[in-house]
Amino acid sequence: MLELKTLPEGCTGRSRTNACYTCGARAFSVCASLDESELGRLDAMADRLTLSAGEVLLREGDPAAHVFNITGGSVRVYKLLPDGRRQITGFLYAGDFLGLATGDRYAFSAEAMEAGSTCRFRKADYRGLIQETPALEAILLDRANHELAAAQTQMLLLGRKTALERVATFLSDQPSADRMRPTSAGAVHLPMTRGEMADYLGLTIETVSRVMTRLKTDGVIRLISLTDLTIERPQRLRALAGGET
Amino acid sequence: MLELKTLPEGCTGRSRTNACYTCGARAFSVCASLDESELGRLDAMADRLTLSAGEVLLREGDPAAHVFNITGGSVRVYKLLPDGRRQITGFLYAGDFLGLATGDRYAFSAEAMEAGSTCRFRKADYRGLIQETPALEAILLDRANHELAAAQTQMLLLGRKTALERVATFLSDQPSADRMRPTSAGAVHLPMTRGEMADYLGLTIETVSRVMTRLKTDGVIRLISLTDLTIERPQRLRALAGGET
DNA sequence: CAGTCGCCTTGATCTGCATCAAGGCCGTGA
DNA sequence: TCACGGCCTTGATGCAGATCAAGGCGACTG
Repeated sequence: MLELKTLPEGCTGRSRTNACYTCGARAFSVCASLDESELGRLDAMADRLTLSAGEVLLREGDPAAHVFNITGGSVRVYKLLPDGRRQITGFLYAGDFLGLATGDRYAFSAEAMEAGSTCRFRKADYRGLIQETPALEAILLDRANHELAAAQTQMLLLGRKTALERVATFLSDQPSADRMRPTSAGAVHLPMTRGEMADYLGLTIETVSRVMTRLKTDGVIRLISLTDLTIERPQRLRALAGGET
Repeated sequence: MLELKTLPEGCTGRSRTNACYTCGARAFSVCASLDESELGRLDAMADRLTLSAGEVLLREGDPAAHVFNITGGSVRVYKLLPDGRRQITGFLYAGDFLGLATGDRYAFSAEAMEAGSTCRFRKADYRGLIQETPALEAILLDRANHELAAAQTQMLLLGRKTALERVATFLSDQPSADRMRPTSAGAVHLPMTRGEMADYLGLTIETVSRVMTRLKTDGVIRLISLTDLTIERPQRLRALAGGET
């Protein structure tokens, strides 16, 4: 049954590669909760897109026709004011889900920050799958609730924290790259620019830069490059972040 | 079949009044999506609590044992920093649902702002009902997604709007009391104090007060009392709110 | 009905961060 | 290799909103 090589090539209709089965993001994504047949159905309705840096996935105000599963790279989600002020509401990575939190029209925009990939689904198709797949619905509810908790934490940051606390919180929250790598303890990668950090933290580029410099001067972090650093004093950083009660 | 008065009184076990059927909040709440038997089951597992002003429903960090349906009055939901800084993440009213957005422990606190009432459910019971009631799960997912969209809008406000824009946005977003009441056009009721407005908008009491005064001076609003006002120039207020793109 | 308390308003001053401005670093392409 | 452009850092200055301070206004209470 593994003689896939012998399957007829060039069949008519949409060519499908069962990409879900080899998808690197599957384990972290909502797809992990699907059984064989559900995954097959999902596979059949997915449009696999590659993303280049800066590419738009969806724009606030557009008809909400699709939902997305990020399978690679990173994505910024944001809202704009008419004069151009921008609030980034989140950064998404492989495994993250995007687009269901809306009515007829998207309530936010989303763009790739770097080269990556995504699975796109027609919203109607996806809704159909959800309705017939309680496991999927349950996991989406769970994710939505987690996102909600994260949003509340971010509101606390935006409404009540100082610039230093905001940046320290942000750095503390970054997933450290030191998974089973004692040699690179505290290593953190920042795929976003200072401007994106600023728009996520409700600050300006200059303030973010100044705070980073201060953290560096104080020996709390060490900058390897603009996008990579190590956290030298994690406990001090946590303290500066002004944890919650 | 309407001879309810003849049913035997004083039956043993937990006395149930089928309160769900007469619940004023039912139409606006998740309960509206339940059929007869599901509603009966919900009714059987509800603890009906009355709330006095300031009473605590749940506290951040406590084991997340219950979920709540607000059936009357109003509730503030907030997070605290160790030094007492407070960010109110939302105000809840009759029909609103509370408590599922958490893991083992509540990620926020909730207190009644005025006298009211709530239906409390053991979380385990509620999860059971959800699992067997796709319609309930669907509506909870829908609500979570709407809350998420609202949270993103609030992040934009907290991260990027000026004090004037914040207050104008807040006033514009209040449900006006003028439902089919041409005489009271633009009437708005604010059940919260200035301090609660401030903690919701990421400002201080003084700034909220000054902005309100300015809006009054400019003829945009008219203050009836501390808790009631009319919006004299709704369009101007919307403009000051700095709508989204 | 005087006293007190909680909440709100208003004024004066302060300050954290934004804004304005200048220059450095680095990758890209001619 | 040099010029350009994007991004970042650093310094000088300005200002929106916080903080500090002083009453005012109702709503309870004795």
